[in-house]
Amino acid sequence: MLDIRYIRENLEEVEARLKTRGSGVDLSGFRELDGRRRGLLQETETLKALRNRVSDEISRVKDKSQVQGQIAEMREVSQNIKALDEELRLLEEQLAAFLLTVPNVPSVQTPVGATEADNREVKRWGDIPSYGFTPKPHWEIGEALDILDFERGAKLTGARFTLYKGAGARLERALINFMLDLHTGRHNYIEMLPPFMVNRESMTGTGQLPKFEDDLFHMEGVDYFLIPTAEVPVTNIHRGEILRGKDLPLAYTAYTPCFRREAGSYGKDTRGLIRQHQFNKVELVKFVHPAHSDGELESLLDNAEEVLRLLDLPYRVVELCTGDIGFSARRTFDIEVWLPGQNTYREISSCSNFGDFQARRAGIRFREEEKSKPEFVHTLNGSGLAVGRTLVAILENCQQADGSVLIPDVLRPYMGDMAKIGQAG
RNA sequence: GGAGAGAUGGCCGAGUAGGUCGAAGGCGCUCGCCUGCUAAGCGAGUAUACUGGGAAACCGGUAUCGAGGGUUCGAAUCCCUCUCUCUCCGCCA
Repeated sequence: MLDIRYIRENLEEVEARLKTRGSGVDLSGFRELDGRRRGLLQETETLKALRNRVSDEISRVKDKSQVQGQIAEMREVSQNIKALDEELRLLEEQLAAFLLTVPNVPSVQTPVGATEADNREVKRWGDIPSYGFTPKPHWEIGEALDILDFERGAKLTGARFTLYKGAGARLERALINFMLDLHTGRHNYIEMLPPFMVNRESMTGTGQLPKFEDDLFHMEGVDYFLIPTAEVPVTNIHRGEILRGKDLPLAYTAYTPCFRREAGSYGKDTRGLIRQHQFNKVELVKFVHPAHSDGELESLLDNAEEVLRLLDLPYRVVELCTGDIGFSARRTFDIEVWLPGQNTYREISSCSNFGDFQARRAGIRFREEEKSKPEFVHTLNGSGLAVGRTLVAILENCQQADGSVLIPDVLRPYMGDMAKIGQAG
């Protein structure tokens, strides 16, 4: 959510910068709504001040028969207040509902562009391997090795669900542990294991609601949602809190499954593990001092990249343009891993700086000093990494001519020293 | 799922025949004093949001005692609904 006063004072600029997102946000109604709200507020508060004063006078008179006039008068004032308050409540509801649908203002550093074609590649790492054979896509590898069972996944649940089996299941678990150990042990994140369902407030705090309810799985009987990313529960850990400046930055990592409806992606990535309704992810989340959020984004990005470097998987980093960044983000870098089976780079992590956008929605503040007044923190998060897609990258990059898959060195301790996944016997 | 108890400021904890309660007291914290050091002691201060004025320091108004609604001139205190926590029973990994 944007600062209402900031919008009020910089209406043209805000509108112009939001326009670079490509989504038509119309702020024309804002000024009028905001003006009416403040006028009404003045009016009702003046009446309340009067009522408070007179009620106080009434309380000091023992013989109430002497103040029947005032009491009658105040009865009328109270009725007016009630009517004005109701009007005000409706206005504020409208204003809040509107503000919750306005996306974040992109950073001035975010490249301006309309689509992902305008994203800016900022680096490449690793050599793209060449093979003496035609590299297969992971779904073929996984089925041939009998470690991924797409048909039974579909039988158990439906499309976009997969059953992992044997070494496949173990590899997924190994990746989760490897990533968590790396981020907690070397990068100093604190591990969290949050609920996988959250309430409406949490979803609103990080920006999934109210606009993107169609992307979420909702429970029947209770107003809870399956989390689409650990960003939601982990960022909301400090919702409504005032943190101490000296505790910042706070860095958390969490493994969770993620659940997404993938509405509107029919026919996209229908084969394999790339786009699932349920997938595993290790997430990185930071709460930082506003002055440091750009630098913290760089280090968070580097922490995520480190996973791929240790696994020796080639990747590139892309900075998303204004037309491609998410609703809540002001700046985003995607990490894309090379997939030889599909001869392309695919997103495996998305690292964003949200500025104070989520902090304002979720009420996450800090005090610089014990006595200074609370300010909103900046929140950041990024995948570190998407586990299923990392498994995909390993299958495709580490495949051998004989159909087996070599396990990256760093994962072997997590795999009972297994060096490769071979043909099922 | 059944029965009961509770939710007050950073924390603990008063306050229930409605007004003098934004809220006693204690702890913590900040600043100052005192003290050979430490501890103790003394004094002052110590919520947030919105809003009006002001260049600012700051001053004024309103709201907030789990959330929402009601009664009343006036609600932390009375009534209703909801949420959460705790205890006991049942069920259960």
